[in-house]
Amino acid sequence: MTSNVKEIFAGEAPPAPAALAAKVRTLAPSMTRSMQRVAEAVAGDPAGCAALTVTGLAELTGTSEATVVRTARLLGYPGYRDLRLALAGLAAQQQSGRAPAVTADIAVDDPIADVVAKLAYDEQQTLADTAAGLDTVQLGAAVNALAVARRVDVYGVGASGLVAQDLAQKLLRIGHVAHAHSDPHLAITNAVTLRSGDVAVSITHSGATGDVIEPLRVAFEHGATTIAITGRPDGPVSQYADHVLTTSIARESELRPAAMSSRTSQLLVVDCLFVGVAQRTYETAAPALSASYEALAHRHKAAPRGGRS
Amino acid sequence: MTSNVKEIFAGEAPPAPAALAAKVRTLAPSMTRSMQRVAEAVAGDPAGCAALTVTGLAELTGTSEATVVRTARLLGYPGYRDLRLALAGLAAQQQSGRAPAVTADIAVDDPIADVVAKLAYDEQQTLADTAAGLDTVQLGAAVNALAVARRVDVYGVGASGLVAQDLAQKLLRIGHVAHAHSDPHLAITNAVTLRSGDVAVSITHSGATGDVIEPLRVAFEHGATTIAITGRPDGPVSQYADHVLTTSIARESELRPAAMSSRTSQLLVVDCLFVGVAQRTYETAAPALSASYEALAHRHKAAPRGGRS
DNA sequence: CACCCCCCTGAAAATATCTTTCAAATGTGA
DNA sequence: TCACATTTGAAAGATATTTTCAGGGGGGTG
Repeated sequence: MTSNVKEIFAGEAPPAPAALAAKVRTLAPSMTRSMQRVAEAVAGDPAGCAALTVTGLAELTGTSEATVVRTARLLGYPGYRDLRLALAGLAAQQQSGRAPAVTADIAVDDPIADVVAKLAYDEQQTLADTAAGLDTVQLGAAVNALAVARRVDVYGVGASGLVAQDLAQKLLRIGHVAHAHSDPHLAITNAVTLRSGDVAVSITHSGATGDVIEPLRVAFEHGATTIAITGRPDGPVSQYADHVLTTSIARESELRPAAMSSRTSQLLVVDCLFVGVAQRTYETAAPALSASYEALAHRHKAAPRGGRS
Repeated sequence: MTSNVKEIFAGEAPPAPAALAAKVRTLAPSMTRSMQRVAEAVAGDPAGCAALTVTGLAELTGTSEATVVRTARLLGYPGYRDLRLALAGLAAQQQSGRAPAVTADIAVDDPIADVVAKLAYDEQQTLADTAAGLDTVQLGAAVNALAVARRVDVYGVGASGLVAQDLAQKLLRIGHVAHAHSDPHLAITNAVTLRSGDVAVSITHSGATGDVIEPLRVAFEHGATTIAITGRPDGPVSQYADHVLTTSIARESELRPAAMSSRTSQLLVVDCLFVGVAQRTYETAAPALSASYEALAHRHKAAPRGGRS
């Protein structure tokens, strides 16, 4: 079969409820130009588009009916009709629900208070989008694999490297054997020793970071269960992933690089994995959690005497 | 022309938004038997009916397509298509109306979907709290110090260590000299060489982590500007901090250690610092940002739209 | 630089869905 | 029981949606 994006997503995504804007951003990079135009129109004015027929939307975006239908499919709906229904629902929610939210970009001359507000808002949005777009089936499968893993390797470079460390740290804390690698060579060297029953996790925003794909491929080929945490589920990294967890892609700007929002999203996924694993291994995890807490307590000195110079 | 119900209402009612059930009750008496059946079905299960085609709904109610269309008209819509859209909107509203009630603690037997919702909600809450509680004056002062710093040292251990690395990474990226230390001894060794014009940042949730207080004290005593990012502004760490940035303290539980929410909070503060500094040093930061972006681009292989094995 | 291949794209055919028409069925009052 | 009005659904007609298919670029290769 000629594998293109369509097949990858076929059947896996249930119709998105309110996370449509997020889905558009996630999938936009893998869309063709004209499909992007359609997706943009849909995300920009759900209510308006819900009032249009296929032909109307095609004309509005300067494309054809076929393209509109293709876009609807890509977004996870069986056809345009269903996308339209979802759009109507979204519009109704926006109408009655919260304010549309002022999401201006951060400007160079924004006062510091605005920066705080905008960043906080954006990160909240990112969290909501991620939660909405996360495939709980994949997540559950990933948790199951991690819970029984003999050993876990986590790969991530750059900003994702910190997230990788975070995951490894958390798993270690509940008594699992986990290690984060940011050196690609060492990562591959280690991956070679993985086998069935082990788990490898790659974290990459772009889904195309060779440095974390290679180790995952090696792990995959050696029979380990592989997990990808990526913003581009259609990226190369998914080829070697048994389970793909999708992070949301926030609109980025010069003062807000992609690394910043992707990190928020990735961390939420990592937290979910951690809690899931902790639940499934509660018998051993609970004591381990308290034990590490106790051990650290003595490093926090008692409150000392007063003031500054 | 034979006057029947259709003409009476034609054009007078704008498409009902959410008052559909009411409209059904109002109009029911003037409906014929089969139309009542349709109206009943529609009012009883908007979501379910929205998923049906005219034919489907006709079969469900044991009537014909014509009757369904007539009912839609009576309710004030131009046709069944539009009734269906309104139904979808109504369903979505009802759906979102139900508060997910995610305020509860995470339990051991929570299904994975609940875990995702609760974690996302908690982190959003943490962000809101942090943004609300952040002292913008202190933040501004900290930003000013960082922006002109000759050199920046960041201290953090454990979970806060990752946040420290994140800050250092970001500052490096816009051309500042920054380094994160998680080894207390090396941190102190380095702190000794700091002087006026340099900045030291300590990150600690408890505000009482000796390992990061000591280096900060040394930096403080050597004349460097010191910043503390802590959840306990009254803790020992503040003694040696010129500027104290307060992170929020979320309710913690066994399955959700403090490290998890404090991290979210700390990262928001770090992001604010970063954006603030980037704003103030835009002339040099902007090129540096694009430069590091360009340099990384070639490490991302060309987008492959290929499928899985 | 020319070539080729692959994939995007929209026109038009095919299908599904919705709307209208119309005649049979049903009920109603004399 | 009959005449009449009303309701109802089958099927024809009109739209809307989906699929098919062939022409047109863009990018890589020799």
